[in-house]
Amino acid sequence: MNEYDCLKLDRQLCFPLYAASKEVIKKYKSFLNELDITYTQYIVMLVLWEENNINVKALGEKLYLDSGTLTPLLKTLENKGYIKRSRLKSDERNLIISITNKGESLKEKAKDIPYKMGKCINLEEKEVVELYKILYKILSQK
Amino acid sequence: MNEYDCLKLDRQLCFPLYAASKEVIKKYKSFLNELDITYTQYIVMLVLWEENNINVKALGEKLYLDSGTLTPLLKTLENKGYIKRSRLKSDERNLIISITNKGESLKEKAKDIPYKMGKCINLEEKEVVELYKILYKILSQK
DNA sequence: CACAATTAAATTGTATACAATTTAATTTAT
DNA sequence: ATAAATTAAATTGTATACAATTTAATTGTG
Repeated sequence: MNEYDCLKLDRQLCFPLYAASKEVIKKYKSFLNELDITYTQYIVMLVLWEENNINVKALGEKLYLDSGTLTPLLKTLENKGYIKRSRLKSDERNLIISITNKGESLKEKAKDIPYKMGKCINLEEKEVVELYKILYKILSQK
Repeated sequence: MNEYDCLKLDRQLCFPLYAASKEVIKKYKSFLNELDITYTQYIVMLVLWEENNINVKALGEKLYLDSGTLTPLLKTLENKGYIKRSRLKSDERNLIISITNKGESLKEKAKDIPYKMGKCINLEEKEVVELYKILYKILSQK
């Protein structure tokens, strides 16, 4: 035991959080490849399926992403035909993101993904609940 | 309740995992700025402080990173003077990473970071233990 | 009204991530 | 012994992330 033991990798909480997040996202890839979208594009679509016609700022707040990430990503999703980007008439600073028919129909293809992913991550129901609770506790401390 | 409810953002486990990981890393930034390293460079140094003279493959296995990420990052750390990159004489395919004196002395500056970070993330001791356990359970399912 | 302050996106620059491929060194199998 | 297979890094190409700055639109204030 010395004063540097706290620097051991397996003593850090940040590291398994970082690594597990990446590993879980990697597992999504095989399912998302079929929809021709990336993980970040997928979570953008998750928001839009729930709340259409949202501006970039609100989207970024929900997803913890800024315009530097979202601007190019939303252009990509528009090029793929899943969304439409248009300025809000009453305040042109706002870019409004809306789903196209193609984007709406993607929902049908996506709806099995959560179930498939659930089978990939082998956790007890109790662990899922606990993990969820702790992660949102961290997120609430912004 | 409909068949698409499973696609709601707040029903996903992946999302808080992804978001919390990024938020935690963001909190590290203020501490790591003082050492002039990024989060990924920091976890590389964590490994090297524990195990000097490690090759890129072993480093990547510990950190869940591949050579595509590590190669440029290790060049950066070498340019900063914290590590040295050299080929293993007995098998030149291996690039061996070793710490310089400057890299070793960085450990002194880093040793308070885990404590400082702990104060940033407000979790009960029980929650920390539980989170840690669940995350490593996910990681063990590679 | 006019101009400063604010706001929302976009842009710029730097640093990951990772799949897929390539290169170079070493090992295996014939 | 030598060609084929394997292995470790490096490279290439694409896609995030995010801090910091810029641009353009709108709002607040004297």
